[in-house]
Amino acid sequence: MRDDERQEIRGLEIFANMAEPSFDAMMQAAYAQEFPAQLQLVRQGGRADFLHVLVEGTVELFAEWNGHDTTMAILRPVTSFILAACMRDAHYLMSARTLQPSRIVLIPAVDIRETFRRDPDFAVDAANELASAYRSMVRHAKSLKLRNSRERLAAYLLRLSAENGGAAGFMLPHEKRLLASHLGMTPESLSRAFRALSDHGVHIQGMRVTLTDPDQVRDIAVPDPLID
Amino acid sequence: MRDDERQEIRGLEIFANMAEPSFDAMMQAAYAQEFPAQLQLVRQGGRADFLHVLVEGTVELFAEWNGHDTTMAILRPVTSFILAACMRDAHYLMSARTLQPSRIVLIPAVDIRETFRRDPDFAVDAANELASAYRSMVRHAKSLKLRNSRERLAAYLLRLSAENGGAAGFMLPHEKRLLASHLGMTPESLSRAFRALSDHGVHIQGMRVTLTDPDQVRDIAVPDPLID
DNA sequence: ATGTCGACATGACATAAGTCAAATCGCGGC
DNA sequence: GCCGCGATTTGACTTATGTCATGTCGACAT
Repeated sequence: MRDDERQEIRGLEIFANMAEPSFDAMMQAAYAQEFPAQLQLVRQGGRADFLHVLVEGTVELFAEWNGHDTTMAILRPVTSFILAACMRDAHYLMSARTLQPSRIVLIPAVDIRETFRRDPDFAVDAANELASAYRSMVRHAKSLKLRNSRERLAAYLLRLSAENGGAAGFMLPHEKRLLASHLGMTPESLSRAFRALSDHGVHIQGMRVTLTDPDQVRDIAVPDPLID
Repeated sequence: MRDDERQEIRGLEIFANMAEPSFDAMMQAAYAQEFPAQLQLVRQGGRADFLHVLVEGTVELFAEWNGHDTTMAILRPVTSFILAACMRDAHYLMSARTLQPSRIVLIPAVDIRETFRRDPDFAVDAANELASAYRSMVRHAKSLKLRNSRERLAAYLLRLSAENGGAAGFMLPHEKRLLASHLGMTPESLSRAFRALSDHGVHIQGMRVTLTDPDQVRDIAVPDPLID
């Protein structure tokens, strides 16, 4: 594994506080790999043999049932994923695929569990990571159950704006059909939701979004720190 | 705290493997309390000062936004709840209220975090609990995004049947409007979903359900171990 | 410049689900 | 047994969202 990569991973919240020897031992059998776009990394139902750490690129977590699928999360570097299945040594509940060419570090699940027992600092950070993943899934579920599709889109746009330092104009980071799936609607509904928002402070042209009247968007989204 | 209660809590998966001194220390400042039905225990947005352990009764986790609310989970003894917020020392994302008169043990969050650092066996079990909570929220979200309301109801009935040892006849464990909210629909829609299923192997009379043709119900629910 | 392809938008329509109001049911208290 | 109230069901209707077909746009290769 490249050294800059090692450093990057070391900087991840989940690995930042552990003792150096623990980190070394854990990374012993780890290895990095390059994957092309649109490659399935993990199939739901499979066994969790490796903790994945996304170092470069983009990964989608999605779920399949009865012939169709839905996007559960979109991950950007640097993030670990499928920690829960590794900790429980269980079957994956979600599948994962690359959206862009990606570089991913694979750490054997047994080493994760071993290190968890040995290094309390790592245990604390890993638990925080799990708690954090849990909380983001709670937010996702709350958004789905409490808001309609126009409200979800409006809230999403405000989040994007905030991530861009509060800028009124920004680019959508993903194709719209992916966004639609993430927000729990069809591409057609997303398109109509955008049009519905065009009377309420949102201008969209291709991937470029401008919040012409953020207050109006806020009135629709009713943003809430406990969801967004 | 009563001794039988102490034993019951000790038997919880999350506390079963820890060393006796750790358990004693952790329970030092813990106390049990009785609550009447329909009492709000936790308000979303509040600070997580205590891990809650439900010893007797029923508790609902729900989320509120913009004047309405939705049921996120229904808990039966013996279960801990709001562990994630305690671990992260964060604000609650969900509210909690009793559905029946309940007995709940409260353990200071600081003691949970302290014990987590000191006792690796507890750390492992707590992480497993967090992972488990995460996974059940993933299942909840998957169900909402992938199935329609009739399918969700059918899957729920099959789960209930399985919990009753596979019996074809059983009672609904909660009022229907609560069930409706949990399944992500209105009470009226639930009522209609039941009626829709009456042509497909489900008989319902009040709270009593009979699966007259479980195979037909399965055809609708398409049960999946990765959701149900 | 032109053609091609995939993503996106739109229109027409079907279906699912929510809303509101009015019965009806069913249980606990008298 | 009867009453009263909340829970549930039902009907009529609206609205949200999905589906399918078709049209348009824009990036890119030729």
